Amino acid sequence: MARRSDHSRDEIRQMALDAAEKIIIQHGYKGLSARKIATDMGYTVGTLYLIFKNLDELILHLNMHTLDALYEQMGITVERNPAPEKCVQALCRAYYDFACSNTHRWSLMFEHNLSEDMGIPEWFSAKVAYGFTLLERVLQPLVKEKKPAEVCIAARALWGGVHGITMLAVTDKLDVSGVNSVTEILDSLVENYMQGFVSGAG
Amino acid sequence: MARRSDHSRDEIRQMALDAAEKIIIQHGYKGLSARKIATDMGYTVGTLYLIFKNLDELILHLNMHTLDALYEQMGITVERNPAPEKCVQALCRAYYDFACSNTHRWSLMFEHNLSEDMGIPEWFSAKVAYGFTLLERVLQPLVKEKKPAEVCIAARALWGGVHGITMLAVTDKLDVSGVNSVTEILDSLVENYMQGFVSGAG
DNA sequence: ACCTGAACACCGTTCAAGT
DNA sequence: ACCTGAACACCGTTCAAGT
Repeated sequence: MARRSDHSRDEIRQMALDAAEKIIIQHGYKGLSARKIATDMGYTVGTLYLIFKNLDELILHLNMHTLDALYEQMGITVERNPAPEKCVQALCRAYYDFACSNTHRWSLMFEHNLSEDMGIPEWFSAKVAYGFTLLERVLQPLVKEKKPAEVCIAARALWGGVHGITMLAVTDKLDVSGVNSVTEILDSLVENYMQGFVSGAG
Repeated sequence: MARRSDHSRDEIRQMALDAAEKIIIQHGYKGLSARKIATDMGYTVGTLYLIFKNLDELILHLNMHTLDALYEQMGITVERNPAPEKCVQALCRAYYDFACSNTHRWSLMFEHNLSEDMGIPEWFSAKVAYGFTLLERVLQPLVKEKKPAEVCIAARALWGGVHGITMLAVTDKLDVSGVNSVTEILDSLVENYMQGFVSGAG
């Protein structure tokens, strides 16, 4: 049993996040509980509430960490694909791949609908917005004549689309009973959208 | 307090589903519990487990009812839009509108990730598949030269896309901080995808 | 000051016991 | 046969009390 002053506040905080992440990866959202996190850390439940306002706040931080991991993958994908046309498709596939390889962590970002009273904090929204920015930077060179506002819409349309297909695929609701693989569907969305977008009237 | 034989098994079943739906509409997934459903019906918790295997099964039936309501709206949309081009867009908007007007019921279909041991039952998958069929029937006349397999992929790409944008919008993760309305983003997806799809090589 | 552990108000699910 | 209600094993969250 951990004694007082064994760990600093920051250490406890990190231990909690690490324990929670471990549980999520292994057992998913439903397997997570404050008591399990505490046990895993070697502390009591009460201690968690000295560090975090509630479980929602802890999960929010977990999700931010997941977003960082996702963005890192996306960053690598951008570097590896200097040609913008290929890069858009690669980014979309990277998103799907990330969701498949990190299902529980990725799912947590969407399963966790924070309680109505506590809206999404600004710093989290900012992190989400950064993802769109990443895509916008790849899209803009492809349609130099278009205004940033149009690219902004395109990034959201495309990203939302990829997200939806990924979500349905991961939760087994895409009805891919035939020969179609999810990748085929993803590529169809990206290719056809991009064709329409690039050739479309400004 | 309800006494034995006051209601038939089917009546109790319907009372449970009605009570649950009422709670969901008012308070969402987090506000739902077996005890609340039972209280609302005027029965004891135990009674619920004479009718349903568990809460997951009850929710599955609720979701089927929601799907029916959604398909009814989609059916009306198809009837009102005989021109296929317009119809695709109208259907996608109808999906978004349904999600906005029935947020809690619609959310339940995706918040509720049934426990791993109990996979999605066949009769539910069949209902989901029907939604894709509806869209396929509208898409096919637009690309008469294309094979059904391609239309099948297109339906999933488009529908998944619309679903993703809707989901992100409803849960406030689309970052529509600028002037862009969600409808603009939806239309961008549909228009550009369809342009690419219709003009694309078979 | 730091942490505990018991308490409160909830859960889903089961099942012996009542009518 | 139908339904109850108490029990079991869990929750998130709080806070007086200990060291």
